[in-house]
Amino acid sequence: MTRPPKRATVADVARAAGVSPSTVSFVLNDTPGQSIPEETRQRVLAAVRLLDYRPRGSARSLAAGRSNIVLLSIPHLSIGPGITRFVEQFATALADAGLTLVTHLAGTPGPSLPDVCAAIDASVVAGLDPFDEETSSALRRAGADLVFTTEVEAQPTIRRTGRLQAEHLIALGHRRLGYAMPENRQLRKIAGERLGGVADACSEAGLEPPLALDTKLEIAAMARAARRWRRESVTAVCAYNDEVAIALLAGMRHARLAAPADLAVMGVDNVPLSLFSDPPLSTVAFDLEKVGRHLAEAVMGSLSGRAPRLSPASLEPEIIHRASTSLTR
Amino acid sequence: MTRPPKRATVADVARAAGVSPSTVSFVLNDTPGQSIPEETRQRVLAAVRLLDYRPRGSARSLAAGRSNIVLLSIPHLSIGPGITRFVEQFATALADAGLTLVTHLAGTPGPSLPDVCAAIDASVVAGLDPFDEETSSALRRAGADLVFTTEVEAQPTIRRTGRLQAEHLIALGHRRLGYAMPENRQLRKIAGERLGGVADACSEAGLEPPLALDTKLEIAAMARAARRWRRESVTAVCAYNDEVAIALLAGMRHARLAAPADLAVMGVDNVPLSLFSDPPLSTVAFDLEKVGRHLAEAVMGSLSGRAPRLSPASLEPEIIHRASTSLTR
DNA sequence: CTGAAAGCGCTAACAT
DNA sequence: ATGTTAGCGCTTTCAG
Repeated sequence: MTRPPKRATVADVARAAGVSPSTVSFVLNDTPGQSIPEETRQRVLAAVRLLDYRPRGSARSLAAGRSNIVLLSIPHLSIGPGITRFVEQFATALADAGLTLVTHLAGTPGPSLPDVCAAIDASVVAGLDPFDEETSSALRRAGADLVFTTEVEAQPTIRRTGRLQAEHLIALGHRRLGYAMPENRQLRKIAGERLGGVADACSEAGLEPPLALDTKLEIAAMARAARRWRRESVTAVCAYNDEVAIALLAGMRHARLAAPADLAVMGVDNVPLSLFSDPPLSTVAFDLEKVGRHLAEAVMGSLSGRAPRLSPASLEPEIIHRASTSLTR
Repeated sequence: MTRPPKRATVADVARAAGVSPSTVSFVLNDTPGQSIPEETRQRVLAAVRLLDYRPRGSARSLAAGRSNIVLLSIPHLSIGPGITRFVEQFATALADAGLTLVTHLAGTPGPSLPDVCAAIDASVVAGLDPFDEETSSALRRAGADLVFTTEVEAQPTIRRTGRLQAEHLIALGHRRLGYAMPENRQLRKIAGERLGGVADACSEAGLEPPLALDTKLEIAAMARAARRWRRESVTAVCAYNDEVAIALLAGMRHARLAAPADLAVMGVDNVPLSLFSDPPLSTVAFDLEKVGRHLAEAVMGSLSGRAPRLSPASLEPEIIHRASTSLTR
């Protein structure tokens, strides 16, 4: 008894508009190579509005062979304020092309990405970084195109982030760097990659490799790490992200160490609060909105068979220089 | 030439297992009232694994009449670290019941929620707070069940949050409260509701209504607001959320005001960084994981026709008392 | 216990 | 320019 008002179908619309189902389909998809007189068109659209008709996705995909649904896989760790704007841009750009975006939090216990993909019958699955080979092939077997913000065989953006942090610090005159690793198990992989970037920059500048320390998100632990770095004559540290950086700054305050005089600190992400840390945090961040738009283009390209190439230039992270690293030494 | 390896279908599996398509369907859905001999069962499952077969969602939904897809609508403003754990729990609990979760960022320009719902043919659409009437009915017309963390006609949880902030402060002895409104246009509605809760608590305690001030996320603006509250003999302020609260704390530092001695501050959300503000922030927050699990139960209830009642008790936010409000006056 | 057959709502040839 | 028809891949009566 809950929902006997059966949902409207093409047939209903066709009847209401006095045309055949196929005509309805033609106007709704403005199928190329069909010239529908404006008058008929309007009649159909009126009927659609009247009945508040919405094509049933499953039927449409089944018949058409593709769903026009884009599934975005977000690593459950990198959800922050930034990702929101990214998704917004992405969704909007896709919508303009008639594509519907839904997202899936990866890495959770539930159904695997390929399962979700099959369940909603996604036409393309997008992600920030490439999936592992097994997932990728399962996805492809499930009939989806794959698109990423970072090209599969190309530059590791994650690593690049660390490199930029280090380069900024080195340019400021620092000769011995530290790296603040997050405690979280799941973050280690990304963190390791970023640390690698820092190490690259150090070695290129002829410096010792960075001194990486595990840092729990606790004030005492942060203070301890800060003292340790000082003892080892580290003068600047790259933090895994802004959260770690801000926590470190708090730990330093606790240990009566000043930034950047005693230790310069640099974050990643440019979260709103990085402006309010004491001192304001220097950080490196992507223009996520731009990335979102470009990813959408890549999706459209992949759907139309064009090579899904992103211009790497647009994906360059940007350095935001603030007080936590201001001092030149 | 991109994807001629046509996707496996039930027919393929049936052939490989030497049974009929319907039998395959029976074992895959362990259809009630069908007794399949274990031997056949295994043969089918083996074929499934061999072909890496995944039922095509669209075909399945079309035939079965329901998709078993749950669409979660997240307001694009309230994406934070907390929501992640919430979604994780929600997705996991749903998965146990054979339901697939995908999420949609609401409030963005793209396709409307009902459109997305129709596109993926969701069986149920879930949200934190109830949708407006128009959206709700469109959704229902599209054949979806609706489920929220907060019951439609029941207690406004958002308001409750503000009330709890205020009650904590009042219990600490504060007699004149301030409220820090976020500048963001889109946040105003929620903020207004939370402010309402603060006002409720004040009036019940026989106090003047709270002094609400707009607060831009800028150090100078925050400092100005803090001074203004002092001038008006406000001794404690409820912030819209932790971000605003931490920013305010920074503004106070800038204005050489101490918390909680000069002004006590209370946030909402319990973000990780609230532990690292100076002083550590008191805050009120939900146990989002619990909320996620309960929402999943509600979904399952709604799908099985049971009344989708949540026990409101489980949805009570919790006060986290830290140094920013510690002083009793 | 298993198979045959109908049909879910829509699109896309193919007719007209 | 519009209507007719045949499926898309799956579930689900209904027979055997």
